[in-house]
Amino acid sequence: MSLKHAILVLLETEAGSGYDLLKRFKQRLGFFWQASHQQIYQQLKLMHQDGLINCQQETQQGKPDRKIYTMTELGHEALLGWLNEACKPQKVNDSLLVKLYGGHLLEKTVLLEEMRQHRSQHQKALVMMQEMARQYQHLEGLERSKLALPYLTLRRGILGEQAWQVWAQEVEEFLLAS
Amino acid sequence: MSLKHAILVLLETEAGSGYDLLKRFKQRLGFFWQASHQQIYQQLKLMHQDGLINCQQETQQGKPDRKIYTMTELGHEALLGWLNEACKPQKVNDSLLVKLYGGHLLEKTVLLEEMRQHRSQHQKALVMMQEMARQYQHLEGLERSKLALPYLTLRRGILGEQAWQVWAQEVEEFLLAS
DNA sequence: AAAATTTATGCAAGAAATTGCATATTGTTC
DNA sequence: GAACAATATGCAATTTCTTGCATAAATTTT
Repeated sequence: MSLKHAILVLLETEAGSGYDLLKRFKQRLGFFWQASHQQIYQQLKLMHQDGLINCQQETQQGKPDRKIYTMTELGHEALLGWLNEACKPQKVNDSLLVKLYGGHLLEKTVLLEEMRQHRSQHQKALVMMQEMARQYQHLEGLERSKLALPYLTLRRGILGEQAWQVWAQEVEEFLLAS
Repeated sequence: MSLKHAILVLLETEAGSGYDLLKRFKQRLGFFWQASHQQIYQQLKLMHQDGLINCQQETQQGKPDRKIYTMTELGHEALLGWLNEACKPQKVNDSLLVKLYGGHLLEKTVLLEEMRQHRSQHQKALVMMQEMARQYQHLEGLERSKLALPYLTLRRGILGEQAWQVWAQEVEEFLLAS
């Protein structure tokens, strides 16, 4: 699995607690990798057991303890190993399309309503990514070149979501016409 | 979960064995829903236990037995229930993007090679879907209108894969330039 | 005729993800 | 001042999925 490797990628640039990682997932990988807090905490525990990461417990006054995780040499090697392996084609399981496939059992208006809801979610994601891309465009020099690869992942999101919108338009037109 | 519901969608139009369903997944839902044979056989067993489907064992001469599953009234209701619920936004976990995000740890040539491999896979899928779409275009009347919704799912695949190709082009250009 | 592939099914162990619960503090809003 | 959201963790049970193994006949290819 590669929740493990996604965590290693995030820790590689900067150490952090489970909660930090959760936030970084949302901010940086959120458009193409989603992980819940339970998943992350569990995985961190396992990875610590396996020696892929170190854990320093930070006692804070009042607040609950924070566990700060850092990469170990072993973790770094595991990450490099994974990066050098070919990754499997992405597994897709999109229930909206299953629903549409079996949509003759539903009234068109129900489908249309569902499409519209999804569309507004996708639109929101698109706008966010476009905003992030705009911020990247303003960068220069080292800052910019450091973020070149993350920016390309953002491009994937933008192009993907634009295609989604074009498709949704087609679907909605069909549903309205028939 | 909705492997269950995907199976119900497929059984709703036509009864079949586990193996039949496996093939239908590949042919009809394969671009947006992937399921292994173990998953399907297990799920069918559970659904039979829950009364969502009937099972008639067909003894065949020589060949091993075939279990033909059909919908029950309960299964039909479960399907309608699911169709009427809003479905959650699709969960995406794309490890290629995680790899690209952390790609500064790799040589550009390794990334490029991986991109090319994925690209040819995606290209293959695109061509297949375009071929299927062409076949739909030749249909007329009832046949065509029956397949209108499945065709729209195909459109999703085509538009999505075209966007993927555009993106891959961008990424490869970047990797070659730097 | 032998080898490989396709048809056809399944078990069992383990890994991973989801759901539901639980705690406790800080800061913000009504 | 009370209620709510955000910060910050985690356990336990269940559900789902993956991996590896196993069988066995029919058909197609070499």
